[in-house]
Amino acid sequence: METFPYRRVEQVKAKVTIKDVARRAGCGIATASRVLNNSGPASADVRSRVQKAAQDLGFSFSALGRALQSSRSMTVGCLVPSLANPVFAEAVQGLQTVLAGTGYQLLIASSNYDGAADNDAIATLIAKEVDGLIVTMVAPEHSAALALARTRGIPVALMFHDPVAGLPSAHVDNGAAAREVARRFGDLGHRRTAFLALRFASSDRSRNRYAGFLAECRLRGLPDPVLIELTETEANTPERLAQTLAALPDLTAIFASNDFLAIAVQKAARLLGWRVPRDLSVVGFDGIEIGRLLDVPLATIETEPAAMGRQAALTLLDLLQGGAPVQLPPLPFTFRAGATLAPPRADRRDDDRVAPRPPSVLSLKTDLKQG
Amino acid sequence: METFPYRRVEQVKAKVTIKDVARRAGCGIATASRVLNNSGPASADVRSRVQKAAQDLGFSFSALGRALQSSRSMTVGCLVPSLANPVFAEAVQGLQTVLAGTGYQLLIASSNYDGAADNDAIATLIAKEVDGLIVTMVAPEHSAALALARTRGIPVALMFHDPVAGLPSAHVDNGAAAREVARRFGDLGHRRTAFLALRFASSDRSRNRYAGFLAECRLRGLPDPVLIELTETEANTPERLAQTLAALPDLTAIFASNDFLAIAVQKAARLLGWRVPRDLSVVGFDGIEIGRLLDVPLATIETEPAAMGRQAALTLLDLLQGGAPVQLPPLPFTFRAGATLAPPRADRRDDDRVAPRPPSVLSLKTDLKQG
DNA sequence: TTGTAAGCGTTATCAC
DNA sequence: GTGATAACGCTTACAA
Repeated sequence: METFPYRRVEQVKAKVTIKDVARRAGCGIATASRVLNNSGPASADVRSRVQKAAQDLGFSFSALGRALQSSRSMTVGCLVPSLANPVFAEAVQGLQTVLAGTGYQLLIASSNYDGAADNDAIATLIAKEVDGLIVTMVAPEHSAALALARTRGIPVALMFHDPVAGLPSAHVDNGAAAREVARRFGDLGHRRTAFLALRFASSDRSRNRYAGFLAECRLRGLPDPVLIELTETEANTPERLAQTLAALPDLTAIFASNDFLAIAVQKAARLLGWRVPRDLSVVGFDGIEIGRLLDVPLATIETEPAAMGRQAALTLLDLLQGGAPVQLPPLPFTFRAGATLAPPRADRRDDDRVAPRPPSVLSLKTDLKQG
Repeated sequence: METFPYRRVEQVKAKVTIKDVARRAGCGIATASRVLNNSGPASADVRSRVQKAAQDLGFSFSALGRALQSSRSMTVGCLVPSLANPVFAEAVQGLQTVLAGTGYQLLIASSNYDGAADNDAIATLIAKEVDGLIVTMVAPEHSAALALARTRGIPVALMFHDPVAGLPSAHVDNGAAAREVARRFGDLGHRRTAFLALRFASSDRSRNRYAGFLAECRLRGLPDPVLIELTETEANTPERLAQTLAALPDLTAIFASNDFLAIAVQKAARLLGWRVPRDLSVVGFDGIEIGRLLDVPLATIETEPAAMGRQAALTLLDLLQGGAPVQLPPLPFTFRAGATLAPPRADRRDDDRVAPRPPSVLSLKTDLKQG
């Protein structure tokens, strides 16, 4: 534990304001402002004196002073559930790429998927006087803070959500994507399927995916998919996940609400001695890059989170310039074929008499949660 | 492209300031401030009137006004190369978890690994009057903007960098970790090794890893590892990467500067018909979670980016409270054993007479870049 | 062409 | 207990 020698870096001057520049240039504050902003007349003489003074003093404007006077903070608030989820992180990076160069800075908050922290965070962002808000939260349609934002006239764009409450959203059509998966399953002859989600209660995305999946299954006269809602620990512990799967031996295909879950399912299946896709087909959601590189490339719905971010930023920018709220069409998704999806084994096609399954390699506990 | 019906949300009042509260409560501004902040005396009577007025008006403080007057913005600036890299994203999430509840907000910028954008971003953050800075950049020791921050007395903490220029940094000992990998390789009998990096020029982390790796190889009398610096496209195109690998057929082990590269290497090896680890051992860096779940779990140096973020935040918080800069010991890393590391094939142990390799399944172009 | 002054929303000082 | 008022750094009438 090393302590640095205390050395006071030569404090040129903690704060150098436009007043200092004016004084040094021997002119009024207004003149200095005009010169530095190129916002008004100034004699060549004073102009150069001001420039020099600013240079010498190492002056730079305080965005704070400016913001206060213009009541534009040139700051955009952004709330996402967590940056530890690469989908959101990439979206935020997408925001950055658009916002960079516009002069807007990103003030970031994350809620950790908590529907209360959620609201507080937005309130804080509003207090920071952000000019606009880009939001992914638990329940945008019920957020008091979001309502406050609208009251205050602060433009809001959503990300990932299907549009709600008249708020434009950069999103993919989760329901349509999920129906696509159901169709693929159905076409291959799968009947017993499941939908695997992590935070069903706090993610409308997950719910919309399930809804679409369910709807398409019903449309095709297939049995309702089993809804498996995992806890955090289940998702992170392949052994626990294996137990959960083992309790559902008649499944032939699983639709996971994101790619990480899909990969975890494969690990769990491996533990059970099941082979993917022979014994179990798996399809993910999101289309993370790594899925392609796997030994058994993951079948998944491919989306582009960065594009989501970019679209959200553009939407907000337009709002910020006084544009009327416009809902762009959902961003495209594509079904990425992979090696984790195949027809069910012949002996399992016939759904109602389920063939006995070979005993698993794991000796499983019996206190299994029924999915 | 749907346009929402134009409906002006009932603007209660775009801005309600403490002045409004005071007026409504029939008292002076100072009194209102004292009540709302609990920062001074006030009769029970006026106290309740103010509370009520604030309530009715939906008042909340403007952080801007406060910041201006107190010259503390309660904002921390953060610069990372890119949030699309989950390592940085997780670190930022780590910052958040610590900062949340302290009242500080995160102002985020990313440089896209650009050593100029880098500097501008920091300058912008300084202009925004951040109270402190948490930074991962190309060359902290040469950053003019970072020097400016010190001049201005703005506390700075680094992340990921080995400490430089007297700036405390939350980091792992990259050199030591790399030496550990060299040791593992050496102990297993590998002689011909390579180090694979993506942005060598702009990442001191990569350079430090290579330096450690090289040093330990020399210490053991092993040949210098080949330094392979990939372009972005090479890294993202398994076929291109395969070409690069094919040009180095006598390698038995590769140390990749991050786990994504390590996984990409495996994909490329597969394309060449090489088997991992039989024909080629691979070790990664970072320890991303997914590495565990792979069919062939990845051997890697496991680090905890979130912990890095947390430590950086704590360090900065201490600085913000007037503490002297303290360099904490580097965060721990562990070598995660995986199935991608094994001894070289017997026929390749003897280094100097390289056994001919079976022809690759790819017909490779010959314009290969020599690593 | 230039400078003075008001005002943006706060808080702190200081009389009352 | 209370309320003017100055100050924070800036821009912009407005007056000179």
